Amino acid sequence: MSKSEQALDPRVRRTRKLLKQAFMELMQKKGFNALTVQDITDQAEINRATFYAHYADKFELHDQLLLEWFREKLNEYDVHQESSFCGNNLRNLIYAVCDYQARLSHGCHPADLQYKPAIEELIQGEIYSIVYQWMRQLEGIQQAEITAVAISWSIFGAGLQWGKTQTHSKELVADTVIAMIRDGLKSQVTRLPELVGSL
Amino acid sequence: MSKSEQALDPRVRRTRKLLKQAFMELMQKKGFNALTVQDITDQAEINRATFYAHYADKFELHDQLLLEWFREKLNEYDVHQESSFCGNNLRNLIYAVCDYQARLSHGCHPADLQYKPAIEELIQGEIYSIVYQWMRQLEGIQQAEITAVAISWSIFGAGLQWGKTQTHSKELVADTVIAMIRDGLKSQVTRLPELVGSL
DNA sequence: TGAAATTCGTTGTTTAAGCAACACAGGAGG
DNA sequence: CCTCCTGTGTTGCTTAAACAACGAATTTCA
Repeated sequence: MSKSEQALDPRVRRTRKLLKQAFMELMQKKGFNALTVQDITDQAEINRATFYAHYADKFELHDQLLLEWFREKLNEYDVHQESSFCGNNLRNLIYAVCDYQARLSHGCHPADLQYKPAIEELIQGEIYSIVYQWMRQLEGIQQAEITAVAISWSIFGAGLQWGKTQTHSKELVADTVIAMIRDGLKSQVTRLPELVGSL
Repeated sequence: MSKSEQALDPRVRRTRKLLKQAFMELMQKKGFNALTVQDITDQAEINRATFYAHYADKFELHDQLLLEWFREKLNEYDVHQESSFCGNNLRNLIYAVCDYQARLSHGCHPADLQYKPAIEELIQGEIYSIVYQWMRQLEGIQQAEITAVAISWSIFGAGLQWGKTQTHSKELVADTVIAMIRDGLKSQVTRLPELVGSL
């Protein structure tokens, strides 16, 4: 549990927990479309007005929940912004993305796939944030922002693609993406030997 | 769910539900004695002051929970005060008492058997209330209160004894107690035939 | 289409839960 | 003996959730 969650008023934690739980149960049963705010608050036994004190609408709840799932996956693989840009961390980050995409592809109601693009933006942003923080700790990196964008999208895209079919192994995905990043970075880095050694 | 519970503020229902749940979990783990109010509220993630807004102490929570179990058993067997004094209802009442006692004897931490007497008073009172209401609908009953006390204690006692050992079947217990009630009532009833026929 | 019913998003007020602090009662151990 | 420590009930104040009500937007379906 993150620090911010821990410091929250217990009533707030309870309310959000119940709303998320109710949302997940109803997602399984009815899917996202055929689902009203009233349904969620009835199921959670929370007043409808209270819902709006926490979320603007059901879309926001949906997005927050999926972002939370992703962050949980990151924690499972010990992926943190404070870590360093090395092959092992990159690998774990890729695994987390893969696991997350697998859950999305399977656990969701078929009719709701149309909402995946909305959340993808958030997830890619999260990946970018991590990669960029990793890169900032390196010396001799040119155009760190743009490079981080490119790397984060490549990781996100690879995970997304893998989640759909899961034809090959996660390990192969990670190997390939890491190799590509290593080669791709050669043009951006001034002190090549030490960076490449870490990948 | 009873009418009174239904009408309660959802926050109250939530709080009590969480406290009861935490209490049950800690009962399994530590037993009643080695268990503080602080423990319960920590486990339930409820403020300690809020505990005292609902229960005087852990004893009251304990009693209410056990009474609730018994009432659930009564509902399972469709035993209600509004029903009539007949053999079938008596039988179900006896079954409910037996099931309840069995749960008490088994599900409880060994060190806590000392607290059983406290709750027994409540349970017997509950049985009395039902039996007395049943009897009030009958005509020609003398000394209904005293008779109801005797009957309720006999049912309670038989169930208590059975719960400890469970040597014979619930059916046998019910047959025996009902037969005893039928014979015992002969001295209290003016219109014997119709009453005995219902037993 | 048009009327009825839902759902939405918001508001003001009431009520319950959180929280910190208090005095007090036992128990353990120096 | 006294002190430290933990658990107990209780209090005043703050904050979040319940609730009823509203106009507006949507959906339903006759």
